[in-house]
Amino acid sequence: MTSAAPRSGWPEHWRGKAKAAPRRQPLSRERIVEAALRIVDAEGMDALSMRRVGQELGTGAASLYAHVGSKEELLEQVLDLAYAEIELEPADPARWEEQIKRLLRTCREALLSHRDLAKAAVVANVPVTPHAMDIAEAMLAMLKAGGLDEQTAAYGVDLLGLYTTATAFEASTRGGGNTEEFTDRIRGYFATIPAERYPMITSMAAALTRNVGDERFEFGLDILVAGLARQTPAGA
Amino acid sequence: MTSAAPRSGWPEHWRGKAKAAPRRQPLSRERIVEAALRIVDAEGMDALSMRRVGQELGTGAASLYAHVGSKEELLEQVLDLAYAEIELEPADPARWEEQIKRLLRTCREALLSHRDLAKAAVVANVPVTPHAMDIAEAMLAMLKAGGLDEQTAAYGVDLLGLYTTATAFEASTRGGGNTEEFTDRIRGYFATIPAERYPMITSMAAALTRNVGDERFEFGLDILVAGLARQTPAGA
DNA sequence: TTGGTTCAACGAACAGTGTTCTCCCATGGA
DNA sequence: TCCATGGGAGAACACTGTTCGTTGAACCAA
Repeated sequence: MTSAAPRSGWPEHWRGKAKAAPRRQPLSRERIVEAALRIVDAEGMDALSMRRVGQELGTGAASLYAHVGSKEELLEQVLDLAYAEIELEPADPARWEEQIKRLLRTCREALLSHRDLAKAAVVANVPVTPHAMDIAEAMLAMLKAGGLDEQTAAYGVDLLGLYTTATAFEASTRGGGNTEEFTDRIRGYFATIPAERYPMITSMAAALTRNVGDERFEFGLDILVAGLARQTPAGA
Repeated sequence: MTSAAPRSGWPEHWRGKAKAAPRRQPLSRERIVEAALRIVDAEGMDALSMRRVGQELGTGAASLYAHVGSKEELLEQVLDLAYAEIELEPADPARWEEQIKRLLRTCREALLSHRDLAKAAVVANVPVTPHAMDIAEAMLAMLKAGGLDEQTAAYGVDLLGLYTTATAFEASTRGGGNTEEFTDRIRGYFATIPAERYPMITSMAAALTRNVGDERFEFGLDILVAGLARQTPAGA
């Protein structure tokens, strides 16, 4: 503990109380959120504890509570920081379907690029942070540009967001280690279960465990967007 | 602590070591899983700790590990016990769409009838327990009865299961307290955000927060099942 | 230059968590 | 009757999020 980076408390006593090294930086809410995201990137969500964040900033866990309120709130902010990377484009009625697909792919990639950050997204409440709402706003604009009525657009943005975060979470937990190894383990398990009780599962083991790129994600995305598009009178 | 139900250790000393009260029952894996589900029903998932389960059975947490392996495995078993309530019917090609919708509604209700048990379902791995696989087997049979090809059926069962558990989880966390109160709080928040940055959200606040029965769930269910049905040549 | 006020920072502690170690002892087989 | 097997269970370990009380430094009025 004492072998770590010099803490405040004794060095300024030698250095003559100079403000040359004022504990590096004054510990703001922004710095805490950035440090948390850094930890998620490097070690994953399971390693993200308040003590670990404190350690990353050269302090303890208690010091964080002057800026963040709770761990849940911190996770919300970390998620919002990840969402901030996503660049949004204005809705174009001519190509709204491909546009919203592109947006959701970007959201998925933003989540997956931060290890298993999607875990925070599934457990999070209704998104109320600025950038999360920017995304929802953009999605609503695209859906309305597609001619969907208000209620369909409202349900649709919920549905699409749910799908994206849930599948990203699934992909991040599966792909945590080697994906091949995980798939092989499931396939091996399917080979041991009784075929007379599970004829479908055993015979379709290959299709069930198929895992090539984002094909699975694209499959659901196509169904959802096409289904929403069909809700409009023009698309029927 | 000592005011709770009498523990083993002192009563048999008075009762003369008779095997009349051999600690009530010999603590099996089944009894542990049942006790855990009882706790979830009464107090919710957050209250479900290994110590709490031990207490429910008049013992400690350590004693459970001779039967269950880990908490994760226990949750898997609890989930499977809830799934066991679901009764399955053989696939009927004539009405497979309504049949699979019925099944998914039943799954949703089974989860929601046990407080926020759906939390265990979202975080759980690919279902490998007997009753969960029975359901997957039944769904696969229905999808194939609908004429879907293998890969579409395989992706479909995954997609439908994901949707059902994710929405059940959402509903259980939202409806944990008073649903009206939650909706009003969100609506109140939407009234405070800047309308110039979020014109869609603010203008569509009513549609976004609409929450009448299972309308939201049915909306997504319709889109998904119809979308899967359209993947077949016959439905196009 | 004082004196006082304010508040972030922080160590310690609290009440938990899942899990493991290590005994104890009742039971079943020899 | 004796012993070995193995489940039951207390204590402990290494954590977790959060709160409490104190400290110390910066600021502002006199």
